[in-house]
Amino acid sequence: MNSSTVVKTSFKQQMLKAREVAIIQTVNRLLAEKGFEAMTVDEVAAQVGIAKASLYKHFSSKEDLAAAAMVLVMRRAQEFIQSQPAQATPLEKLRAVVRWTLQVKLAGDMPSLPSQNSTLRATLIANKDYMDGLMDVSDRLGEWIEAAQAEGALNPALPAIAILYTFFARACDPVLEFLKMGGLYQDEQIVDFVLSTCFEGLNAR
Amino acid sequence: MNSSTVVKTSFKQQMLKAREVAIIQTVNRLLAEKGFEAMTVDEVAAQVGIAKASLYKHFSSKEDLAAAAMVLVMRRAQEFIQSQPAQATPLEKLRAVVRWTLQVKLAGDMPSLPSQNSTLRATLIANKDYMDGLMDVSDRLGEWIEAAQAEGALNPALPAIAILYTFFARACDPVLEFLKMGGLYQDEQIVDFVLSTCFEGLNAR
DNA sequence: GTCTATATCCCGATAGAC
DNA sequence: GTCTATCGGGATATAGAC
Repeated sequence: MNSSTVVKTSFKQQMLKAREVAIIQTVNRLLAEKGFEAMTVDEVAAQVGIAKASLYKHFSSKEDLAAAAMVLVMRRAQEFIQSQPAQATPLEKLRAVVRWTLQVKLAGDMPSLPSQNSTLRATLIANKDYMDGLMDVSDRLGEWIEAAQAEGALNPALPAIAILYTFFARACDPVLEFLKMGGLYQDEQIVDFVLSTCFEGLNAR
Repeated sequence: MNSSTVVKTSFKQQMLKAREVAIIQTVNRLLAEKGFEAMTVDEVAAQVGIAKASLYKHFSSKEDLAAAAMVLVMRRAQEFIQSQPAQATPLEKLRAVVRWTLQVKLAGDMPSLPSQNSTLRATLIANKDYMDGLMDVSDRLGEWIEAAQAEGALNPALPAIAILYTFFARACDPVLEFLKMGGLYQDEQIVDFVLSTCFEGLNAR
């Protein structure tokens, strides 16, 4: 194999990789916009600009397609979590992560899972990359939650798992889109409102 | 028309009405369990115990079927709201309504709408009974919210509409099913946790 | 009004030429 | 690997007998 062949192959692979990235981005946006069930493979192919059959050369099923998008978003969450400054308090880090989640959702880049048991669930649970990411995120947030509770920053009367789930639920909070549809508030205001209701609650202080 | 005919007709109508109630209850449960898209008309017919074609004599489409269930749940919400004692404070009434919502959802009787713009949305918006109920619920809760803010019970820095949406969102809060799946807590505890995070927030006080 | 049987359509997935 | 054309399954909705 000469050098020319190597370069050619690498270039080809780069093109393929770029196309896959484009596919995943499209899937990500469509998942965020209409959910897994309502998204059609024809739609994905049309928006990417390739034939449907070509999609199936990259991903073997609609579930795999969605799983790839979920893996990407999970990896992004991991990266954001790891980028938190060490000197920040656990509560500050948790607030930053929730804020990031709300911003991604409001920007239309947070894929939404099917409400309940669907074929996608099984695919995701069987996906090592996704599950590893989910475990890692849960572990890191779980540590911060317990630390924040120990130092009296988060309510110690709540189980840590309930707090963790409450954070996860912000990734599919319909309040964001409701407020955005109303058109009365800027995105940053909306994020601040939801962040406030999440941590400070609705009661006056 | 003699009296016998009248009785017979009335009885027939009662039977039909009873069957429609059975249909709506089945639809309600299925909507809560798997959502509008995943629910099939064949499934509804099978669980009610009649042929699919018979369903279409009562309701002209799958959307109408779901809308009937939504109208019923909205009317139940109206009734619960109206049953609140006059001497209770606005905050107490709001807490009671949110608690009721969480309990209905946890019991598997809260139909869940499609995440976003679907054919069901248009049907619901065109449905006078549903929209009237929604407006009435919004108006009554809105008054209580503003009263609670005025007397310093709810955070006055939040727009009343954001608080209202936050209440509505509890009807599809995934935290409830997450915690229920874990099996560690009783239903009443789960409701208390979510109620606490909703009003008191996650921060320590 | 209720049934069985069927029309019609949509969507995920594949065949096969290039 | 990409395309056009198509299969096969499943879902909504309807026809027509009783």
